[in-house]
Order: sequence, then C-alpha cells, then structure tokens
Amino acid sequence: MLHVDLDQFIAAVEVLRRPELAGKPVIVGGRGDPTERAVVSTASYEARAFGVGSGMPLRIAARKVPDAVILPVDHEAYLEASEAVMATLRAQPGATVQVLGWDEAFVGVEAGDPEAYARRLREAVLENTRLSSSVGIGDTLVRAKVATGFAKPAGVFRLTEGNWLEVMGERPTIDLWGVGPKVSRRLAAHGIVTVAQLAACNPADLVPEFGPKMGPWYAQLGRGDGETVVDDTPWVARGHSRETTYQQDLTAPAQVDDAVRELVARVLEDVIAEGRPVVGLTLKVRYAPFFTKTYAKRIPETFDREVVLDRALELVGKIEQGRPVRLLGFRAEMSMPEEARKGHTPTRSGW
DNA sequence: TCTGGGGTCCTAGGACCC
DNA sequence: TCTGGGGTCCTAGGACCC
Repeated sequence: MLHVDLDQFIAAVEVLRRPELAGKPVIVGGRGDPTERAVVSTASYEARAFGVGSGMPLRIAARKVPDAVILPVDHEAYLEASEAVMATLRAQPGATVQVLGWDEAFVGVEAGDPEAYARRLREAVLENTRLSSSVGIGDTLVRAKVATGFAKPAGVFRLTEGNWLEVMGERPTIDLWGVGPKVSRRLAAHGIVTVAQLAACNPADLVPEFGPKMGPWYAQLGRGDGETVVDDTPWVARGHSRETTYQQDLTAPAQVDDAVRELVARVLEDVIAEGRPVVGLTLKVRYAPFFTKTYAKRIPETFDREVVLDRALELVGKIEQGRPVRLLGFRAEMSMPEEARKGHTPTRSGW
C-alpha cells in the first residue's frame, strides 16, 4: 500500500493563492498575530531553515525569523484543498483511500510496479491541485507511513520487511510512528535505544512497563509489522470537544462559569448535529501557568440539552477557586451507532 | 520563551457486585 | 477471625497524532 503526504501542506495552500510568497519564509498560526498566545501550525521550508516548526509558540517563531510572513489559520481553505486531493486519490483506478488527516492518506492498490504507480499518483495530485506530495510504499501501513519520511520532499520511497531493519535499525525509537519522547525515554531506561533493539526484544518483557496492550504493540512497531489492509470505512467521531486558551488568565469564578457555558454550547451544537446521545463529559482545566486537571462524568444517554448542561455545571463545581485559569476544554463523548463500532479511527487504524 | 485545538486509545486504582 | 477471586464501571491522567 501507499501513504501519500502533502509537502508543507498549509504553507503550500497559502502560497498558491498568494504567489508572491513563493520562496519566502511563511509561518501560519493562530490569528496571525505573534503577540498573542498561539502556536505555529505549519512553516514553509524556508522558515524551517531557521529552526521553526509546528507546535512552537508563535512569538518565539517570529523572533527566530524576523522577516517571516505570518498568516492566520484558514481552516476552510485547507479543507477545500484537502477534499480536492482526496478526490484525486479516490479517482485512481482500483484505489481504496483511508484518510488520516487534512494532508495525508493511505492508498490501497494492486500495482505491478509500485514505484511507477506512486510517481503517477504524485503527478495526478500535482496536476489537479498544484500541490506537491511525497509517497511512501510499504507492505504494512506502518512501513508505508514511515517510508514517506524518507520520500520527502516530492519523492517516493519504499520500505518492506526486506529493508526495514537496514534502513530503520540504527535509528532511535522516537523515529517510529507512535513513539514519542516519553515512551522513547522509558524504553531507553530498559536498554532499548534503537529500532533494531526494539524489534529484537521479547514482547512479554515490555508488559510490566507498558501494560498488556501497549507493551507488545511497541515490540511489533519496532519490527514494522501490523495492519496490511487499507480500510475506507467512513470515520465516525467518538466525541467532540472545544478548547480555548485565554489571552488573559481568568481569575473571577463568574468568568470561568460563563466560559464553560459558552464552550458547552458550542460542543452541544456539534453533538446535536450528529444526532447521537451523549454518554460522557470531560472538563479540562489548565491552571496557570501549566498545570492541567481533568474532571470527568459519565451520564445516562441523553439528547437533552438541559441535562447535559446541568451535568457540565456539576463539573464546574470542582474547579479550584482562586487559581487563575488559562485554558478550558470541554469534551462530550457520544454513544456509538452499532454498525460503526468497528469503524476505523483516523490515526490508530494502521497500528 | 512559554507553550493551539481537534482527535484517539490505554492504564491504574477505587467502588461495587457476586 | 480474616479476607477468595473475578468481573464491571467510573474517574483521572497519560501519551500520541495531525
């Protein structure tokens, strides 16, 4: 199967509609104002050369690249571009498309010459959308996904059982899709630093550290093994959430109360649009400066706006008084329709 | 320097039941 | 007097991804 990933997607979409930005350091984030609390969504390759990357606070990025063009995030534009890309992928003969995000998807296909097919796919996307992409080829979803990293930018790369260890073996475990800083550190504490070491370990040995599911799963990841089927079952959301970081910390209880009501109202709109009952609520509070607590509540299935709001306000009662609040998040989990319970999820299906 | 917003899934521990 | 073992549900928190 193949994994298609657009090159610097968000920045590329911005450059398309503002050609004069081509070749300049472009940073997209927040409302485009580097004095606000916000982070970088995407930086163009020119900006990345200065050490700017996604997730970095916007004001830091602006300091690193004084000449950067800083633009606000425009979800609508990216969604539209994304849909054009996905439509192009779906139009390929025999292709099964599993969307992972705005700018990436797995494509399942029987191809005699996968490299040639991948190059044609790149060209089709470029022709239809004027966007550059990179394509990974693999015999598992994990290998295809990891292969794309070697294909970037604007290339094709193939990873299989045959060359996996040769290419990945000496690399640190954090290079794997699904291993982050915490897990790589915990693995290192057990003497597992490289992908080859992880691949060679006994899955059962990882259970005490990571639990019955994650332990064996990390071992499998080290080998590059896993799912081999691209699944185009439509994605069904498990829940909806809204989060807001306040430009000024909230200090008065009444401010917090109002803010939660507003968040709840926005989440409820999404949930009601889906027509599924709510089964659980979670309130996330980030107290300044960076201390987060979550408060959860399971509720009997209900469509009722008033019931959900009441339950939400019970959670508000748990917020610590007198401590400034920097961020509030509210999530509603929805009951799953029976036929969707096996529906895949956007990021973990390949694992 | 000071950290978005949208998601998913896993784990641990306590409560409770039989 | 001492204290089984298995199961489920709930809450809180952690980790990761785009």
